[in-house]
Amino acid sequence: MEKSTSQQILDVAQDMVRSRGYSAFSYADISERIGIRKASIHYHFPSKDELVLKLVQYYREAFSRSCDRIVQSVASPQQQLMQFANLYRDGLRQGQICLCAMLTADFAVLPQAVQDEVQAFFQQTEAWLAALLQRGCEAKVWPCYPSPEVEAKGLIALLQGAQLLARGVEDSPAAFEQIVYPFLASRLSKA
Amino acid sequence: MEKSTSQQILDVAQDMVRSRGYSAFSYADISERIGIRKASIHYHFPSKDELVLKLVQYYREAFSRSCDRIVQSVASPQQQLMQFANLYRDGLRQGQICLCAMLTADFAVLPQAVQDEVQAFFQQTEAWLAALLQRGCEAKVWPCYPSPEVEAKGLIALLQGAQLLARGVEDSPAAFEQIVYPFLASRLSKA
DNA sequence: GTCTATACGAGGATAGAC
DNA sequence: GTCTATCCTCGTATAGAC
Repeated sequence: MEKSTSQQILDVAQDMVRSRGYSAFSYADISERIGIRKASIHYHFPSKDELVLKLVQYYREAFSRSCDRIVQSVASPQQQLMQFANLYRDGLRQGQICLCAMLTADFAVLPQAVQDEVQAFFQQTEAWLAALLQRGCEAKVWPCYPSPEVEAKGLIALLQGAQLLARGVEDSPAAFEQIVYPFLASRLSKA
Repeated sequence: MEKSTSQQILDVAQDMVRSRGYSAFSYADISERIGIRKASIHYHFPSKDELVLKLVQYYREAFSRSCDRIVQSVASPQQQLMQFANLYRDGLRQGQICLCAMLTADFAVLPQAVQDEVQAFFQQTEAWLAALLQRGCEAKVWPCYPSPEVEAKGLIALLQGAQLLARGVEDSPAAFEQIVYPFLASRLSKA
């Protein structure tokens, strides 16, 4: 079964926003990559703002499913935390930053609805990660810090900052690991 | 004494890139803000790329001077580290991200010369921070980690990620502190 | 659903007068 | 140094034929 045109548009658009940012991609870029005219894209997504809004909603759901898959596995909390970090690392293989991380840079020029959706993404991801940290604390696999929520925010900041920093280098995934793993280790080595 | 036009242009441009990013600011924006015609800006900076290149060079020097000021103070290593972190916090008062942090998001669309300058900024900043971490280790005010260089990269990633994350919130500087300070504390509390 | 054609403004840049 | 005038391209978006 073929992918629908609107799905192709979303895929290409996501790829472009995650590598270049919101302001630096256009309908013309998408049109070239999927072999369709600019005007046809407007049939599926009347305006760029609506396209990007759908993009973030779609991304949030997909990311959420990835997190669910991690939780539902039989892996230890340590392994789950590692898997979570590797979600970020793996995007780097194609120079892809977390969509919402990229959009925090473009935040000032985003329409309100997109800003809200980006904020919702972070709230959701922080809550998920805080819950994981809490489980690890209860299972005594790592120390209990005063606030899993704050801890989660910090880890997400680290992961996103590391993604952005690592892009300048030849082997980005390796650079990412070099930055992130020591930080994780210091929180996980008390197993 | 009045500020020169080219200095005004640089100031406004820096402000705009730090809040909106590379792709989302234009000569027209600058022209409006300083009350001059678009064409006149081209007299001082023939192309946008040259303007941004100067911008990053200028920023790197200014940031370097800020770091020197911290080093040359009589403050303890802990205080110096805090002052360094607060350089990032203070920009947030006007919604300003570190120029080079912002440009890592736009990295894929930057001209090579600007990419190189951004990389040089990080190399320089990492070296400076690694040296500070090393001094603190030698002075026994915090534990000696295997690699001050890697440690420095991680802290910079955290600071930049925290800057970007904090922007979505009402009180950004407070949100930044909430994320960053606990991480610093865990590395400084061994005083 | 996709096309052609087109409108309209924005963005970067240059020429030449003052 | 700054202006007006202008050029050209790109980006978003719409109308209407197929």
